[in-house]
Amino acid sequence: MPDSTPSQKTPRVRFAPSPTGYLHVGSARTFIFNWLYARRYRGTMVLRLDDTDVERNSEASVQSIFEGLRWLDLDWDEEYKQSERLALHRQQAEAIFAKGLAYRDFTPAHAAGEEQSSAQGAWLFNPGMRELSREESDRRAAAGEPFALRYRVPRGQDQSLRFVDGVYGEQSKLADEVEDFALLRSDGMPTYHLASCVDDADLAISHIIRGQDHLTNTFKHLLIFEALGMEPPQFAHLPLLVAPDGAKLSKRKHGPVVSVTTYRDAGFLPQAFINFLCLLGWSPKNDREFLTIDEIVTAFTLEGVNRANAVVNFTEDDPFDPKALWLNAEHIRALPVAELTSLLQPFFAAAGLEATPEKLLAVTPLIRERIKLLGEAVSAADFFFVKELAPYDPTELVPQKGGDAAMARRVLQHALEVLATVSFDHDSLEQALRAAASHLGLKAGQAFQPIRVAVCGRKNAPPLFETMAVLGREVCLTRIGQAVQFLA
RNA sequence: GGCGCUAUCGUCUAGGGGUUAGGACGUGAGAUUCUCAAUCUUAAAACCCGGGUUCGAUUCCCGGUAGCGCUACCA
Repeated sequence: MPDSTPSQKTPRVRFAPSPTGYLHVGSARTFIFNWLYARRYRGTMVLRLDDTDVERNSEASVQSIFEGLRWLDLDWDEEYKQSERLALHRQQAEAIFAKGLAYRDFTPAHAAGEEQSSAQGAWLFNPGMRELSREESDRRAAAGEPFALRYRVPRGQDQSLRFVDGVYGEQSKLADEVEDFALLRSDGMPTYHLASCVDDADLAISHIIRGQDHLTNTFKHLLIFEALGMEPPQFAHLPLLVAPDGAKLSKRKHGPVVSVTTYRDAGFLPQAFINFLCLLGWSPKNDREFLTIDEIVTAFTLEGVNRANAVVNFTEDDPFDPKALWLNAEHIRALPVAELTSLLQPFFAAAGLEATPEKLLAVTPLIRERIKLLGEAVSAADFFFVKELAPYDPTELVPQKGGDAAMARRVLQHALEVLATVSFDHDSLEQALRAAASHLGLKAGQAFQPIRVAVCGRKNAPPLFETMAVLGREVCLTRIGQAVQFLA
């Protein structure tokens, strides 16, 4: 049984990104699943920066990871930096070596494994190094010859390594199929495998929830925990997020669509983004898709995690999965108007539009059902905030069915008269404009289009009366007057 | 190449020895409406292939195929 009953003790999980770029959607999802597990079972969430790769790590990357996590608005309880724990890693490597479970490999880096190939099993270790006597090994080390420290994986004993994965179930592999992997590089730095396991052991991590790309690495990790004399934690691997072509999502191949900041900047709500990511590879199994964070926390279990990779369905034209968009629209509609308004504010500011909070508060209800992304609010509502309407095609003032320019002009001129005196609230406007339409012998749809285009500068817009009420008499009269000119 | 993992509509998924194989997104049609959106109705759309086990397999087993992962002194 995969661990449905996560032990009596409170779980400790960790998210351990290596800071080599911006926060990737796949990493974000891994963080989220760990966080959900921790919150669901009232455990501890540990954030550990796995920054042992000095070459590729950067402080900028650390910052952008924090930035992404902050946006997601998910917290963690403890924080560590792997690079500050170097001494422990080396000390443990030394201990493993002292136990005879590892050996020094003096083969120069890169010299080995040049040709992939060949003789079965040859790849398992660099010939000669495993059998080096302790004396010769010590002598060469003392002489300053650089070496990597490799795990001495048991050979020819038919030993089978096994564990029960929280998602994938029973897993096993022959030790003979595992290569003598490195623990320490020739520069003395720990490898990922070593540092990660030593830290997981030292930080008492109880559940390692990570991407499926580590499933096979787990056998090595089992060996390391054993060498450390520690009970291994529970493992649970998550199916990977892949591109429509099936390839693992990568920054290099797929560009900004894999960065969480892309979602943020386009106007995703963090709760919608999390909702979407959760549904990729996990299901509450009750046909519900729109979920709040709290609902996800209560519904979350490892049993609900699927085993097949999930496609993020983006295209060249649209970087966002249609389902992500739909969920975002749903979450936008679920937001209280005041809250949505303040989230919208920065998008208008960025577009250089002067949207006062009061006015935006009035506009928000008119567009909230019409946008899938916060960023779309600007193009949906810009005409509320500009002094001069952007130029539009005057023929749009003429209703497509059964209308001509003369008729449109008649409508607008009559509207001008009516609007001069009517009170500018929804009900009065509706009453007056409907009366105007029938006065001219027109159907509402025909009569309203010229007015809508005149006032909004486009055919598709929020409902007319509400819109005009927000715009106010002065602006409406001016714009309708201009439209009459256009038709002249 | 070796080893490991996976395989249900276009996509995300539910299900599971006997079902009309369910839901959602997207798509088509229609309804409603002052346009758009929203909403409602409706349609098309799937169990990778081959063997076995079985009265009966999409479901269990084996093989194949395909995809993905690991196979670094990257993480």
